[in-house]
Amino acid sequence: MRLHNTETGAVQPLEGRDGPIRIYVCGITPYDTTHLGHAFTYVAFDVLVRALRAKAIKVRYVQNVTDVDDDIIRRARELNTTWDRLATKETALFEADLAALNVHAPDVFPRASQTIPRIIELVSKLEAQGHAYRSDGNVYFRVDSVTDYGRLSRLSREAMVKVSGERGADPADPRKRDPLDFVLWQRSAPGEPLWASPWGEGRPGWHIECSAMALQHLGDQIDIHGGGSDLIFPHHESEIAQSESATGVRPFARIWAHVGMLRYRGEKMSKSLRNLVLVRDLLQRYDSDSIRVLLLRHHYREPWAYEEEQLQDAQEWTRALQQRSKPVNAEEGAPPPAVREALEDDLDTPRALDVLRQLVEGGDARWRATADLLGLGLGKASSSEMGKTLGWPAPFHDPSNDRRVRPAR
RNA sequence: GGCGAGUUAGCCAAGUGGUAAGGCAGAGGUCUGCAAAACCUCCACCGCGGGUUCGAAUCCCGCACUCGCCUCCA
Repeated sequence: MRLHNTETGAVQPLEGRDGPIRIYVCGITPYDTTHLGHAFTYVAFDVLVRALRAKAIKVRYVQNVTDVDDDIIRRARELNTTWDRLATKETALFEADLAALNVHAPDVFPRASQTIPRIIELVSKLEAQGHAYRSDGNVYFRVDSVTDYGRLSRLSREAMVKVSGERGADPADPRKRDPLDFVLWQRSAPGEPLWASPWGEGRPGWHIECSAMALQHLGDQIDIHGGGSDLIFPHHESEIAQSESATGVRPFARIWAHVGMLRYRGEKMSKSLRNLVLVRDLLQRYDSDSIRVLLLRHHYREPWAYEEEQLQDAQEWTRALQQRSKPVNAEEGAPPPAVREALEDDLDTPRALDVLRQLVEGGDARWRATADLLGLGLGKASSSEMGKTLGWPAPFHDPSNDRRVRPAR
């Protein structure tokens, strides 16, 4: 398997070390899910994992939920509910949507609110190492304590400051020593969730939760770190700084895999812009195969603009394939080399779809194994394959985690 | 400022060195009392300029233009 690595700009081989492939994909902030852009990202990594497992490569796939976050708190207030209720509900919807799209569950599906002890441990370590400092009840990461902050996004310090300014951030926050320093732990405002910590009652900042969960579940180095390309800066840049500072192991991720952004009506599809095409709504009118085909027709790194015509087109294509596909008795045969080569070439799903079409049209029984590799049912009755998707683990009932949230109102 | 994707017919789009898939739209035809549907046929100087090669949409160099992302965000 060869994948494009954002950090080096090159397509690199994934294999070359022992043990399971460790994959961490940045998950959702559960307050307004699941739009087609989310689906694009998680379907892409679903196919990646399927392709690796089809080669008998062991994979450990972790996908997190960032459920402690400014937006969730704000939205919960708007909806007159609590942040954790909202997060639990939206996460369940997300799981149901992905299961409907035949996306296999990750092996571990942790959420930030249940990783607080780990987060505190990590922040303490960074503070002890001199990578972090306290200021007015908050703890900040000291960006100039690392030499190469900006190496993932390839931005100079000047550029990062400039971009931040243009984006309306406050580089002049007097509590920060450097405009680029970012919050690791913050004092909770009244009504916000809070946990006891060495710095007083507070909550984690954005970025640190992902480092904590990745290190906890995958160790000091991971093989593939994925997510939307909008996360490159500052989120993943900051994860690198935190993780490598804490562990001394670099690179934190051997390959950074970023998925292109989906646009709709001239703008990036985004919760804040409210220009969402929800998977839930599409599933009312289209079958999941058609939606998957639409997504797989686009290479994961390609930014593209959604139009409903494309989905209609994908549906016609999918129906034609379903009609022409001859039933296959068992799960016979492995996918042909052409499919595996396409997927191993930086996950070229458009090419793999074309091979699938040729197999079906040629009456080649290997079409079934190929469709499975791409997560397409193609008329298969609700059988074992579809049953596998029901395995999304409920992430929120682990009593071993010491959650010390106080009634927040 | 950086990074990324892209530029192929009216539109979408495949193509990974051997004289351009497919879909939509359009034109003509078969069929039909008429129409629809279905089926058949037709419709491309591959952004520009160099280079490599027997041969380039495809490889190399340069240029132009479009779009996207960059401390809410998959």
